[in-house]
Amino acid sequence: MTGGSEHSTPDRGDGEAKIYLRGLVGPALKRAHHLLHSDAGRCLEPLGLRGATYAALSVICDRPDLRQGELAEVLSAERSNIVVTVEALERAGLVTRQRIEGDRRVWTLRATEAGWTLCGEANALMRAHEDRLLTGLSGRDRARLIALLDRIVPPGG
Amino acid sequence: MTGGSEHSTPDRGDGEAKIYLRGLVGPALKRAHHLLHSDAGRCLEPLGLRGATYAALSVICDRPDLRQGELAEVLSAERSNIVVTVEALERAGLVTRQRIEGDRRVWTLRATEAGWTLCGEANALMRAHEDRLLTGLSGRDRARLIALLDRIVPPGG
DNA sequence: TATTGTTATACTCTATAACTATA
DNA sequence: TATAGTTATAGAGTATAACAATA
Repeated sequence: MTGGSEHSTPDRGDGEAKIYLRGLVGPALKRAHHLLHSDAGRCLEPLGLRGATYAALSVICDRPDLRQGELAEVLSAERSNIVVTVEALERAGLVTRQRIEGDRRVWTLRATEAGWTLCGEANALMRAHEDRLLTGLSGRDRARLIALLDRIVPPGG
Repeated sequence: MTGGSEHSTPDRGDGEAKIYLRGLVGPALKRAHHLLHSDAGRCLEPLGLRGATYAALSVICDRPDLRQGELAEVLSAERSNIVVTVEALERAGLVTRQRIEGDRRVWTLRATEAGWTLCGEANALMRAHEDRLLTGLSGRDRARLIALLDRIVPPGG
């Protein structure tokens, strides 16, 4: 329990920051995402990657021969935005695109050896990055956090 | 539970989505934030508010007479970006700015009656919005989630 | 007619630097 | 010189619509 006291009326003049939009998940989520995202970008920069390219490369390594459309769906991104991400990865020699038989509209994606290698380095960097920012959270805490986040579903789902 | 098995080597060809960047908090955070943020924006639109203006208005209602710089700090935003947010709120007649005695550089912020009213409506909309998206999470789950998120601290802190 | 990928574009959010007016 | 606020601008990230090739 320890529960409720679900006041709707704000108690003015609290003075303490941090509890600015109490009860709402959104602001806490925004703040945490902002912290992790900006730092992740700085960490990936030396590898020539950004958040979007790293995420895409990681998915492509995990699921060889997936289509661009599938990649967009997994990343919750628009197909049109995936195009430029994949192009960047291809230009860097990290992934290749293949035609498949039976449907000449689709491209499938596969990581190159260089792609696998760089993805491994990036994974290590990302783990170190999160270890640094998430010192307050144990491994179990992080697993709980991810589990809670993954239970958030789209409006029409 | 369903616990650990903290493999570092990816098991290829899993086929299931959702588990794309395993173990990392960042991607789960980004996905959740993206879901909530975009929907929150749509919800606030009818009130003429956006995420940034709503957050600022809410803080100003909570802490009357705070300075713009303090507002920026609470919102983890740049002072330069706070300016346009406050201007929008002022133009809409939701907040006013006052000089203080002793330091003519600073402005303090206060919500108008209209500001208080609109903030109340926005709070209700935001609660409904989160109730809709967070059906998978009980009140205790949300409190746990917020507590976990708030334990994430900046790199140099 | 619907779908995959593509192009171009616009909009939001955030970051940076230079400026003013006060202190 | 330092600080509070301001201006202008650039850069990400994301969204939308129109299009070509194929189904």
